[in-house]
Amino acid sequence: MENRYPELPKTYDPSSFEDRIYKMWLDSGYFTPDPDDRRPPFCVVIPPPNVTGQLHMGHALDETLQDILVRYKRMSGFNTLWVPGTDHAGIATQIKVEENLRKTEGVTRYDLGREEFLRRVWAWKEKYGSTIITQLQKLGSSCDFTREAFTMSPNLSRAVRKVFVSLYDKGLIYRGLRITNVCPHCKTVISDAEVDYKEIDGSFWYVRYPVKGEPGSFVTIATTRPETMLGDTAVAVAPGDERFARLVGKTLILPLVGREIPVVADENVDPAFGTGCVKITPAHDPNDYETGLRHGLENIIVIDNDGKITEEGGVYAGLDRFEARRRIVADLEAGGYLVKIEKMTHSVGHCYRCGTVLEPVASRQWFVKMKPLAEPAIECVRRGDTSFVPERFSKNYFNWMENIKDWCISRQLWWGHRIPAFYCADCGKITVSDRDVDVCPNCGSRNMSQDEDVLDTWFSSALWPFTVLGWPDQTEDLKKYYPTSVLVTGYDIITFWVSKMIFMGLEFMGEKPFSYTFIHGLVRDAQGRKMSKSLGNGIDPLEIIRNYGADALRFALATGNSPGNDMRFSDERLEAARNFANKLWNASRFVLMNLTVDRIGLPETGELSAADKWILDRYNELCRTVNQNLDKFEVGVALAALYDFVWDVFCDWYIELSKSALADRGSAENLTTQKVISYVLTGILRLLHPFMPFITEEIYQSLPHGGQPDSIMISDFPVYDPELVFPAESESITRLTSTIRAIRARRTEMNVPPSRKTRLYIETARPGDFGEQTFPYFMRLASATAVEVSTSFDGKVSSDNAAQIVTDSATVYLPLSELIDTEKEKARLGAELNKARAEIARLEAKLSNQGFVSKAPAAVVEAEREKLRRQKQTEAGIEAALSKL
RNA sequence: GGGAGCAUAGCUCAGCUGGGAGAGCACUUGCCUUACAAGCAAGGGGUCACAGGUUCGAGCCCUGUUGUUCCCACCA
Repeated sequence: MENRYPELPKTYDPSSFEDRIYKMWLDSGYFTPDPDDRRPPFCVVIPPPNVTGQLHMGHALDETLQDILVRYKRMSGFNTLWVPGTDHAGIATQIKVEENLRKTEGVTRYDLGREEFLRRVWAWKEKYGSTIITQLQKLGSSCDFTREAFTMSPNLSRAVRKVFVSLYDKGLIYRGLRITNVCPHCKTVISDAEVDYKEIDGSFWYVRYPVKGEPGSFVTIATTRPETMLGDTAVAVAPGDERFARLVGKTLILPLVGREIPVVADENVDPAFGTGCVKITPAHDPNDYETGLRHGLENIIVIDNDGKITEEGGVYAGLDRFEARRRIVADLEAGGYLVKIEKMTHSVGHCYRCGTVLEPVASRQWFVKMKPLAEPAIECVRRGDTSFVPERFSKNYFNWMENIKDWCISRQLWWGHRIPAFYCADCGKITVSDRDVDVCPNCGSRNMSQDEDVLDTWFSSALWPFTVLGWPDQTEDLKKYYPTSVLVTGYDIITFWVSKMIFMGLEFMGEKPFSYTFIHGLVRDAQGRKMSKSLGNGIDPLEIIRNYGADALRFALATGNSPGNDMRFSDERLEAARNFANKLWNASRFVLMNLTVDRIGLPETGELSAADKWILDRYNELCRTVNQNLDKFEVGVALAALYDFVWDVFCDWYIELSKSALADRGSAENLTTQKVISYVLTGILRLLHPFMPFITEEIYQSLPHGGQPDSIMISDFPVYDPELVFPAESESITRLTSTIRAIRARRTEMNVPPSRKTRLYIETARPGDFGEQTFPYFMRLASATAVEVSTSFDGKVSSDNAAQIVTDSATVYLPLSELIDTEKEKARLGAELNKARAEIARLEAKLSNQGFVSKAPAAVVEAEREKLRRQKQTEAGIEAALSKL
């Protein structure tokens, strides 16, 4: 019979089929589930990338892990939904558009005005918002794009307003005057979570403040930010500090400014730190703000949101804060106020987006009161209702949530959800409403204006798991898919996002947003550095896909990487991944070249050879391992098991063992082998499909799959089958392969080239393991011309012209008379004997240890006994071989 | 100051609930054995950071030490 299947192209070329396969999937509609489908739900919502962002390695890892889980569950019979979408990314997007406007039109957002500027941002979003989505598709992500969400879509905006109003009505959102961190570059306040503290070099300036009415008398303060002295309204000392007790209550003259400020005693001062005297700037330091409240001090704001000195700063008004610092230090020195300058390092808050040094400023902002929301969220994780994988990240979460401070949610931006608070210019009443308010409900005035600020981007993404499913409407999706199954994200985002989704989900859905949070690490460069734009060491996933294929990229990201740990990404990893894909490709080519059957299915058990049973047994074990590990989110372990099986078991052994039967066209063995090899290959493809979707689909399409789904992505994921357990044949083949290995090793040791073939004489107590059907294996894999098997070759094979190879199941004679050096042979066998005896001694010692025999599990003891039996057989074999020399 | 991770072959890292250490790359040697040289075969290379402890048995559990990375808090 002729082979009826077209050969695959000789070389694995992912670029030739990946786009075609992806289009086929999209057209099929298999990414889009039906909520009415009664099978159990499995739902994942994507951590939304920035709408105008570019796919980077972090995304690639995140999406790969999600897609592996999603494809696995889809094949395992779940009603599976993966919701994609994007985040409006307030600051990032606004800055990007502003920069573009400055470059192309030379205008600022203020020149355009709020309405026009927002029109431009929307236009920008329309233009670039789809690139990240197409990039996701290049990776093979099996998201349901018909459900694509956006944090500023009408529905999500409606949800945001509803949530804001609800929290406000419950007293969980309030407006208040607080010190918050302002980013002078982004020109907005940011939340404490967005402050990135970095150790930087700085100075301590020691400055004298003269005591009023006491010429020559002064206190010395130390400061790291001398420009803030413009806003000083007191100097504080520790309450019981005798050095300064007489000064408390006196008045100082603030240098350069001339303002009279009091000396106060405050418990917040550490008398041992600095000079023991602290300048108090309530408007620009959180501690000073508290001190100011205790002593009724005035807040004088001297630095604005641009980082410039305000009118309050007198002659310094309008200067940049750092320029003002230089001028003030110079003026202090000129005026004789500067005592000394000390170099030091201290940690300073930076903007996590742009890296600018932040400025603490007192201002009126909106906050979420966190304590009442955090408590149920902590409890939810504590009782295991939702859990982190790996578990240790819950400590991170608890640490954050238990010490949480109120969340500043207002931002001085235009791009985002505008705060639904309306101010009456006549009576001053604030009205918070999910609908626009034109008439003051308090006084009837029509003189209303909406708060200028927008909400923190994380406010809307905190609602993501239920809003993307349709909330506030009670949609079918929401009923079917909430709570979602697992959230996949990096550890760097637990505090920003995961914690917020948990308390918002509990508050508004009355239930956790997801059962598991699967945490992964960062993708670093080959030197272990973070990938960043400024370092220029970022690797572009799209370029990798072009050069190596999406499957190789996914493999490289998923393998050798354990949950929560960072990974280094390198070309070596990619090449290994690509080589594996190539191996799979060629193994599949081999199977196809030999295939005449028109459907995949196992033959009757009675027709199976020992090798068939062995591979099926091993394959069955593999199915168990892969399922178990995927269920534990051990993606890397599951993939490593697949790699080993495909390469070392299937390709290196089963394909080689099958060659003789496959060469014998028309025989019964041929047909059986075809069925088994194609069955196992198809199983491998399915098991691999979640990891490497493209290549597995492409090969699946070339294999016969009559009666099976037309796409591998909806075929059944293989599971452990209790019928496919063949321990006796497995052990038999293991003895066979180790004998073949021993023969090869011996030949290499004796420098016998593969072209030099010999007869083999196998002396064994287990002739069943070396039956006639195994002879072709030895001829093909151990350079044999012919094989004879006997329980004893006494007198027939002369030991001075044959090398003797002793294993625990056989002694093999290799007639190579001219290569035999009796002395060398004795030495080698002697060394092997010593090794065997040492092992026997070790095992006997262990087995005679009463503690071990009585306390270790029976199976472990029995395994050790079996090892001892095998070693003793080997010892006897070597002794017999030596006696013949 | 509080918390966490990591330390295993030359390099990068696996090692599941404790039962005599593995992979990829690199290295050595030999092979064009018609699926694959992006390959095949055979090898070399490790007091699993250090010191104690628990256990019949420790890379794995406990305590401490050293080095390293990160998170949080504070720093006038």
